[in-house]
Amino acid sequence: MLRALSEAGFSDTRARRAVVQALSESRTGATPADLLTRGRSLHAGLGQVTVYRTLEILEHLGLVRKLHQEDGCSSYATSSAGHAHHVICRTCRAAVEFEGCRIEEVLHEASARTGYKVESHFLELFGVCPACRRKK
Amino acid sequence: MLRALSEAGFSDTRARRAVVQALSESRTGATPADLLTRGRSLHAGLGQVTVYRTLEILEHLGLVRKLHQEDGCSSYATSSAGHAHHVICRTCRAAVEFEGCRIEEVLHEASARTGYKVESHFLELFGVCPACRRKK
DNA sequence: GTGAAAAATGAAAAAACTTTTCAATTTTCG
DNA sequence: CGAAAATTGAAAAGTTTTTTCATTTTTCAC
Ligand SMILES: [Mn+2]
Ligand SMILES: [Mn+2]
Ligand SMILES: [Zn+2]
Ligand SMILES: [Zn+2]
Repeated sequence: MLRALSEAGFSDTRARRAVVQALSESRTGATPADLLTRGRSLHAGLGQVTVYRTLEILEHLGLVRKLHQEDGCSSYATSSAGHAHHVICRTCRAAVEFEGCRIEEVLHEASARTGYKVESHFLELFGVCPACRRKK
Repeated sequence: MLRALSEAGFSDTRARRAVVQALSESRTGATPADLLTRGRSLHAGLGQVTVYRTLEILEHLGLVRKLHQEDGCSSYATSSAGHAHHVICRTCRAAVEFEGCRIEEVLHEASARTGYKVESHFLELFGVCPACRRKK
């Protein structure tokens, strides 16, 4: 993630490293407020604004994706792959990516039914992760 | 929508009728602020709080669904069907519902790849609506 | 390495959005 | 028609995000 940032021409700064690392360590996705807290343990002077700015950059680079959950749409999870989606555990919130989305038929059907030319989609799955299932 | 509201035991009030009608008239989904403006043309005294409260009720009843778009997650569109998703035009923002989502294979594959037990999903498609395509 | 230019930072203020409170009004129903 | 219950909306409070701008940090050419 740091590498991609500098390859995209952004400076390598302490603040950004803190945000990036805080993000990487989160299994569940993290809000800007979460990232400020976690990030400050790595760089005490970190400011909330920089968290927002770093997220914006990472999102544009496709390194991070916003999660849209029942209780809010302000958390972000890392996104290594190109086209992929997240599956989110309803119990522990663990968010993992999965690739290989074979959703073409659904898109075609939607297109046929509505007349829209479908160009992109947003898909998020919710369920229970393996660890949480074991605990039951 | 009004019928469903009263069947669910809610009073039939001028404020709610204004919000409901404003919502029904919106092709693109509407934010609470939009609904206040539009709603006030039907009931001048309408308050913003009532818009929020009405949306909350309608959402719980499944009559309205939140849209999650690039520029924000605060607009709502009516939702007649049970399980359905919206397709949103990137040009004019028209949001239409489509039913008949055959997405089971994708869910199974995601489940196999991640080990999650998938219980629900959120899907939104983006593209160009028929009217906008004609204009090109 | 040095130093100037460019980029980035963060505190504070402003803006935007949402929720809570509560007295007053409206609706329901016997 | 009342009385009780539900609803309303202004205002205040709370929350989140964006803007500003003086200062600091990073980069890069020498
Ligand atoms: Mn959202
Ligand atoms: Mn579906
Ligand atoms: Zn879990
Ligand atoms: Zn359109």
